[in-house]
Amino acid sequence: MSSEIFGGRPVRMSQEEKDRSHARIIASASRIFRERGLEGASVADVMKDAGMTHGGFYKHFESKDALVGSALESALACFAGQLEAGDPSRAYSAYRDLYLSDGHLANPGIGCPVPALGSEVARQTEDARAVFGRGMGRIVAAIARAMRGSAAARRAAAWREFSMLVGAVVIARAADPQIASEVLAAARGDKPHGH
Amino acid sequence: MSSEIFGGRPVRMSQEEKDRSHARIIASASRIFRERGLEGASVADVMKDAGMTHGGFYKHFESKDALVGSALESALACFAGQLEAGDPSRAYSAYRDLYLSDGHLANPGIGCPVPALGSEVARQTEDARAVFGRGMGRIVAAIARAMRGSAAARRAAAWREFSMLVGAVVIARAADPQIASEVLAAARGDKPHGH
DNA sequence: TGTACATCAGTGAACGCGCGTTCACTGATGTAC
DNA sequence: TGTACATCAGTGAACGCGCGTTCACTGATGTAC
Repeated sequence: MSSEIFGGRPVRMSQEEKDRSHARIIASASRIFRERGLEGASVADVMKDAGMTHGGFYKHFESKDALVGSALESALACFAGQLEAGDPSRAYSAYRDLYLSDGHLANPGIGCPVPALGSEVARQTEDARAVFGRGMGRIVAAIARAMRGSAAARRAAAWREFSMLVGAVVIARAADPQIASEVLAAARGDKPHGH
Repeated sequence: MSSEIFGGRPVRMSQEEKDRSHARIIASASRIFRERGLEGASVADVMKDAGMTHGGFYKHFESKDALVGSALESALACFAGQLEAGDPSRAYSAYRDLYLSDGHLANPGIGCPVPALGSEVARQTEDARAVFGRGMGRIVAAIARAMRGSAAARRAAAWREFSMLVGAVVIARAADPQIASEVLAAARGDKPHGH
């Protein structure tokens, strides 16, 4: 990376470059945590993916826990953003199709962090759960715009929809391929034995 | 434990006692894995909980992975068993009420292994996922008995129901208490602002 | 604009720690006669 | 039924390894004058 310009020697980077490094660390963490789990991905793994060595990590974050918080926030914000743009009904329909697709199943690193990390976040600090809760709240608020009825009824329906999406992907990923395709088809509402 | 009878010295146990030890190890693992996660609970933690030291573990299991498989199978079988007994409709109704209760939320160690460990099982071996898939298949078959329509429609409806239950608990546990109670109430179908 | 110097982003070696796993050992169990 | 002995369940110390974190160091950046 940039240090190679100086022959691999340690060198002070500009503030602008530090900001880019910071963003790269979060982007790498966000993906790698979703792929390998919060405990399955080490600080060194993340830093290597971001093109650096692990030693510099603590110039950017106080601890691994702090990185987890930032990575969760970033991943959830990205997912909520997709839903908030454009026509509510269309946005939710597209979101749902993508959510229940084979592609989402096979690529947790760029998928929704809730099925990928939910079980582990339950055991994280209160701070991490608050961040996760806020992110899920944004997603549900966006889904609610596509539901019908009173504000409260729309929100409740959105929680039920989102719960089903999350559960279906958790189940599909934790099972063999046959069950995976069965639960996704059921969640999609495909006609049984479609022919 | 039993070794204290002999002053804490290592001693050969009878076959019957070994079988009891084996069952105790699985029972401890089944609970502790659900509480702390598959990576968050060590072999030593499990053996200590079962009243032994970690060294004897490999007389019972080939590896930690093998223990994970047995513990997942045991926990799922216990949950499926509850659903298979008695009147299908009544059994599912009771299961659902318990599943979406505050008690289930607060006690993952004796709760359903799918929300507790689903995200992590997705990253386990194919064998572990096959075991998990079979267990979930049993649960869904039992739920399907309480649904209406053709066999295929009942099974699809059961997958959707189970997905919503799993997702609601994953979301509730990974968030702050306020969102937790909101998603559980929505999944239960409580009337909004009930008064 | 030019100079002198404090700052600090990133490197790479090192730290203590807990992990999964192995092993020599103990002595009651279970078996062969 | 009694005796001699191989088996093996469980102990506790030890193994190599990867983890999160710390630290001395480097030299361009950014600032004070």
